[in-house]
Amino acid sequence: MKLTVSRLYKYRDTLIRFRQIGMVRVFSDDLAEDMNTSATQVRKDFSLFGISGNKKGGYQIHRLIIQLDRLLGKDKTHFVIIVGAGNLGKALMNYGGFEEEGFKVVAVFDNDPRKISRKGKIPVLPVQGLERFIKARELDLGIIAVPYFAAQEVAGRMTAAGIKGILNFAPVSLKVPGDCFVSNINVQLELETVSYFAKIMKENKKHSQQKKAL
Amino acid sequence: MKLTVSRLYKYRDTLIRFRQIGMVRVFSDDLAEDMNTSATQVRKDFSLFGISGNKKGGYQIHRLIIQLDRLLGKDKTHFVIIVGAGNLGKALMNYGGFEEEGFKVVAVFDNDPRKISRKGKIPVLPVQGLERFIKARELDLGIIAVPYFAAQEVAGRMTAAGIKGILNFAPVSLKVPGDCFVSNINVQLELETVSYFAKIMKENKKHSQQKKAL
DNA sequence: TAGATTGTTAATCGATTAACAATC
DNA sequence: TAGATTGTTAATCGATTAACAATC
Repeated sequence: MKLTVSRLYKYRDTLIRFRQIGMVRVFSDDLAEDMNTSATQVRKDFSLFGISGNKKGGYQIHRLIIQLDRLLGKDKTHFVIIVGAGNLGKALMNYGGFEEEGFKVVAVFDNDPRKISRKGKIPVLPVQGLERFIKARELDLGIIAVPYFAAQEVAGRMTAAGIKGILNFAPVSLKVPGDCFVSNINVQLELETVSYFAKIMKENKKHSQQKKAL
Repeated sequence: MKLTVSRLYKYRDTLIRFRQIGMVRVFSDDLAEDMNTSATQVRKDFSLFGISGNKKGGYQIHRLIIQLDRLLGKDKTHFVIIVGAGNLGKALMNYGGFEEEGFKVVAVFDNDPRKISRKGKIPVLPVQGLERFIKARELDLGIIAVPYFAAQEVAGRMTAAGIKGILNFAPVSLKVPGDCFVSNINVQLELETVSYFAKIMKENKKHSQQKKAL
């Protein structure tokens, strides 16, 4: 399910690019090609979410985007808080891409008094007020950008206050209640994984060269 | 396979934390609990990579770390280049975590002459010299931190010059030869996915409350 | 020894892919 | 109409989990 949903967001992305260059309709095959997947996968994903096209004429891009927008909640603004105003937290706070895509960072929290500031476009507040803030605004989404040893505590406080979705940048596996969804981004780990498979690729090459030499 | 490998890196992480607090041996169960997985999964992963413990006494942490280090290439320094010196590229360049974990960013490339600088600890070079640099140093690993419309071109040049593993931050699906491994990080997409499931979580709650009310 | 733990084989689960009927 | 494309059902694949024999 998670994979299907994230593909739906990607289809939407692709469709918006297609629309920008003047396209009006697409076939499942066009989407598949752009996204390195199969036409069957595309149709399967759509069918799972009740999206249908025309037996011959494919899908109307504009209409499809509207359907996906509603399905994926892209027709609303989503409010987010970030906990942690270190390098990463600040980078995320200043990243313009969120706003463009319908996310509004309403506040950042930190436990370092020197980082607190109510002046900027996005306030940086003391983490003590976290729960109160979340409850008062009925927020659902939180981003964790604190060191690994603080992440579980932050997650616990977030969920206790009603957060239902967490994007976690700390390299630990968070324990959260069943009514909260967590997604992890671990840059370090991704780079490690890439380096592992890069090594494999090199070794394979060597082997096939050895084979050739025989 | 990818999933297993990335779990191995996580086991290593956990083991290092365990060792720091003075632990000497672990059972598959301890690792599983810390990582939110099952003991069977842990043993299966190990067995897949020929790692074995003691029928009764579990695994020796120190020895296990050494084995994982060799298996995962953590016993060597890996050299990396970054293409794109925008916000993200700069953040990655200044991120200390890589060096700690055995990755050394040897250069950053950009096509904006104003960003070029050979003075800093890590030089920022004109992207024209990319292929030459990769070939001269026989580099395997590249990070793509350029806008989406430039990513495919960069990937093509990287792979043509011999790069075997790419960590891609651009929100597009890269087409690369079969002897190059790509891993994608798409912060925007992850946040979208989280927001989708957060909504589901809220709706489920509403439903169960409705049920209760009956 | 009895109990606990590993390592592996078999079963299950979920996701992707193949096949194909429906139809524009 | 014939050919192309969708939507769905069945088959396959890969990963996780359950079961359990081996053994410390």
